[in-house]
Amino acid sequence: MSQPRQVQSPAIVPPYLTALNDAQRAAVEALDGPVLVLAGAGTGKTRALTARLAHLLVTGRASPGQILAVTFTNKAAREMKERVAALLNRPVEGWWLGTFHALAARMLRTHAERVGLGPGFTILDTDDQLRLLKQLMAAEGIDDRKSPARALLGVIQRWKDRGLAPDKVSAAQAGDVTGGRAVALYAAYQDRLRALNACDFGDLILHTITLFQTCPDVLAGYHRRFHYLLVDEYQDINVAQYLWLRLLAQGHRNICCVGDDDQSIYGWRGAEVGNILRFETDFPGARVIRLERNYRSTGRILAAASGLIAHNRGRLGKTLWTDGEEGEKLRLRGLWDGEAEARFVGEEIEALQRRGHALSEIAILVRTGAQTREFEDRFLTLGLPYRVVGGPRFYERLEVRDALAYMRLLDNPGHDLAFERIVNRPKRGLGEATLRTLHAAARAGGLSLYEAARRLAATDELRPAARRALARFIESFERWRSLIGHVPHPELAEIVLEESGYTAMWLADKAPDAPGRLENLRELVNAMAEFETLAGFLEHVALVMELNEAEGGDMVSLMTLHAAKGLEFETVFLPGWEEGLFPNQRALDEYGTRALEEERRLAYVGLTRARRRVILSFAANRRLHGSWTPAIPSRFIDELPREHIEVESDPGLYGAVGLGGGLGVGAGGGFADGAPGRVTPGMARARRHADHRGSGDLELSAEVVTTADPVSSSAFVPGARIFHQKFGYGTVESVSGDRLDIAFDKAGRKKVIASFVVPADRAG
DNA sequence: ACGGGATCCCTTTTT
DNA sequence: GGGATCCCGT
Repeated sequence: MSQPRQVQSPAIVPPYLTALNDAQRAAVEALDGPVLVLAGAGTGKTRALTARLAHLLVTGRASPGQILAVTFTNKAAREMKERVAALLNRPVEGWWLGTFHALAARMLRTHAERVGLGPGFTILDTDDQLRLLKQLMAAEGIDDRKSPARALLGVIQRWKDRGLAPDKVSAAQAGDVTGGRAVALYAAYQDRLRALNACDFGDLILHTITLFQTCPDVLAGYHRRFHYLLVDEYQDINVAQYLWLRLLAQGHRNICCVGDDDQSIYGWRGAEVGNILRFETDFPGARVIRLERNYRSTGRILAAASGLIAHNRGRLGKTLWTDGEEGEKLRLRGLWDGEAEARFVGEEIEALQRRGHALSEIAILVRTGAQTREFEDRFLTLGLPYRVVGGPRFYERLEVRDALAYMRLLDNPGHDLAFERIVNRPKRGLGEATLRTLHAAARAGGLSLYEAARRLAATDELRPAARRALARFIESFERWRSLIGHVPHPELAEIVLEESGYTAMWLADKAPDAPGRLENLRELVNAMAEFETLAGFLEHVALVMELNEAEGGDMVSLMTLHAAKGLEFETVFLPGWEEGLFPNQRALDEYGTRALEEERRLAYVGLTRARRRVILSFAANRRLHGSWTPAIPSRFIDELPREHIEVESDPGLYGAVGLGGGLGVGAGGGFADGAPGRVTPGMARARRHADHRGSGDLELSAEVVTTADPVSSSAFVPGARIFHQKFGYGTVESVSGDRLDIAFDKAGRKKVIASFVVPADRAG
């Protein structure tokens, strides 16, 4: 290092550097110019990142106020804050550390009027956005069934992710959402947002970009301010965020981005892996540092994960290694259906528990949120403590949103969306008809709904009953508003919930979840106490959609693969490795090969969460949307290097599942359509593997191998009558490898693996 | 205005 | 299987 301002004498290595390996240390000390740190899973990324921040401060290279550090989640921001404070033995004040959205909102609040917003603009949540879009669509006479507002919101968000204003989008890009009217609706939506002095999350970034582009003085101010930029999870950045960053980085060009292209799993919500792949082109002279030494997992787990991810193209490439132990083989288990799978996982966990393993070191990672249910059912009957991570968040609960709407309307009478939400909740006899009148009056007079209501309550335009109810409603709000500043806002919230009848509504509700909802309302009021003002609390809620939930006890964790990123566990269960479910068919339909690679990265993320133990499983039958579907083992199973996998068959009737459906003759091996680049272990190897198994399994396995061979699959020919455990009798329509297309007498037409059916005359 | 039965559609999710 | 929404009868 050649910096004259360096404080440390070269002989004394500061403590935060001593625990680092060479690559980590390089990532910490490469302070100038653009730096890309490619940090593989479990390579000590956060450690390097926090040390880098500490280094900037300790060496005096930057004061806290000159550092801008961006994360994706509030949790990551919080952790970074805490860990740097721990390294320095003191909290750091005055730096800009937060999520993209929080930082952008902060900038936008100070310069709102420069982009045509009022300073007190509101930030809409998803509910508000949907309600707004539904209104706009209804005005256009669009049937919500055929084109749901959700779909339109998705399309609009993707446009915003790419930094596209309505005038930059062509109608063709919308596909057939809302029958080609998506662009017009996008424009109308933006107009409405402006009229409401509101922003959605995408706007926070977009408006800030506009601010930078149209007000060079503002941008120059930030350039002067920020000497060092740091970005975490760079692989998850979308185009808008990239533009935002690049504008800010133009100042000092000291930008350090940390990420892992192999863990990019948010393409479906606009993240562009391309950003990380292009880094060296975008920032000429960039230094690339690879963190490849893994401190987390056993050799076998790493080898399995590396073997799998090697099937992806378009990677920057890293070779993870460890000098830790090789560890146990990963286990693979095939089961009859989802229920059996849940039972299996439950038993395995109980066995681990008996051997003294902590439940908090065990996780079950699933592809879709709905999959957690089967495990929850099982764990409830077993009395096994579990927690679902990332379920419905606190601020997304119905009763919390209602209560927040009361607070928002109190804080801001112009918040029409909040008004609509609660005007008739609890029921006040103010239904659709009244609301229509209010809307008409508001539009005619250029008023907010609240103001229109206030005036209408004083006229004879409404039915007496509605008029009286409305007058009471307004009167209450006026009274509550007069209390602002005189009564502490948590207390005010209690008064509002009480006097509005909202609490009484849930008290009277006999539904089993009503007490829990009341509990949530109390929690909400408690949370308010931590903020100085009502407005401050509401801003926090808009940007930080979470409430620190109590950690609580020794429990198994249940979550989606997405939610698991960044976490690690001693033991990881990966159930549901079936074609259609994982890789997810809808993802493949929508995004093709790109999605397949992303699904594979998701599998990679799952595997690399484990320190010592991975147990994969798949079911032959899966209940999807209420009806049974036969399933074929995931192609990802075939892509795992078999020398690290222990294939277990399920004892009993379905013994062949693990072998026949798994390695060797799964989605890849058994089919004639082997995709290029895919590893398809040959039949001979599958048979050799089968020979190691018990005699009962051997017989079944041999039969599977036979049926999987297209040449000798004569056991089932079109027209043959067969029997299937789940679907009953049927007739074979066509045969393709070990996959049969069968018309079942009762269950309809389905594709089934040959090993799951027997000739009808052998049934029973 | 409101509640109950029928019908439709289902990823992943942070901010 | 389940939630959200719609339609219709009261």
